Amino acid sequence: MTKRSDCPISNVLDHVGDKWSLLIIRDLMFFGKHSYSELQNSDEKMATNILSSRLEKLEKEGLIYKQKDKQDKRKKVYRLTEAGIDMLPIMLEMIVWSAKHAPETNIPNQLVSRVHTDRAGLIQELTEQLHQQP
Amino acid sequence: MTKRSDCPISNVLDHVGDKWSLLIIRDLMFFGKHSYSELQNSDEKMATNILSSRLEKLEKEGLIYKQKDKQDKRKKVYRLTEAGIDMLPIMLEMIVWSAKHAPETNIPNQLVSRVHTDRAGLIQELTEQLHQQP
DNA sequence: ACATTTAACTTTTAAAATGCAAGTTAAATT
DNA sequence: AATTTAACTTGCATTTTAAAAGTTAAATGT
Repeated sequence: MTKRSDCPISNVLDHVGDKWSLLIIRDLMFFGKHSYSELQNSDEKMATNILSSRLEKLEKEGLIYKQKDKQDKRKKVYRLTEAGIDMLPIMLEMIVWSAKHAPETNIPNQLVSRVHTDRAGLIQELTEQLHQQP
Repeated sequence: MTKRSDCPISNVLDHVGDKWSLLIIRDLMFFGKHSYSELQNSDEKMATNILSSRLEKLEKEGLIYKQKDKQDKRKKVYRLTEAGIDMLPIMLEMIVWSAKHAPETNIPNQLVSRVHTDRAGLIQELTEQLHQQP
């Protein structure tokens, strides 16, 4: 997506304003997925060509990076960059929104409680974890 | 967009996971826009048929509602519902993300500072303002 | 060693969404 | 009465998405 304006919100949407990009980030962020096939097996079942093009775009934009797997040379390992990790607060607020307005979804209630009682601590903790995933 | 899974993040994207919906919410939320023609005149210049279909979708999903303007009977007034207003924290975190990772965008620096120093107060204040817009 | 499976894609083609320009209708203004 | 404004709708070309099948290299099983 090419830059549409100088608005900071529009800018975020230029990176992840589609139906799939944030689901990739979600899987890297919360579900410990790191390979193409793991990413493809989400509940939402994204088509492989879309996954491929989104990974390429997210990498080009600096939200994720990939490396070769040392053990299995067929595999590639996808991880969040710092810019990708910094999407965490946005993701948390989306979960909070759904906890209130779509409670029939699978809300991680402990996480939501902790967002309310110890937001800064939670974000720091999760951010550190994500940085440490080698 | 039809429901793709029971994931709370996927759920939010089913509502606003496209390039335009959150820009409409932004304009209603931060820029005091309330009419079709005002919404059409954003920097991003969305096509009128897209604006029309997004307004319809957002209304059907309960994020906005419309009423007739009392003074000018040609006009319709669009406003955020509570569910729409509750997107505020997501929007703020997007601005915070761009403040860090896309500082060349038009960052509202006072707002960003206040997010860091008095997040709860800021959200409460802005939320009240949005509720009061009659 | 050979056959099968797995991982990460690419290609093809049909369907759907988007973008642009022009047109419509009712109400307000000149 | 004529023009302008607001809120759309329509038609059509272009782009994007989705579904299915195919490709290549590396690993695994026999």
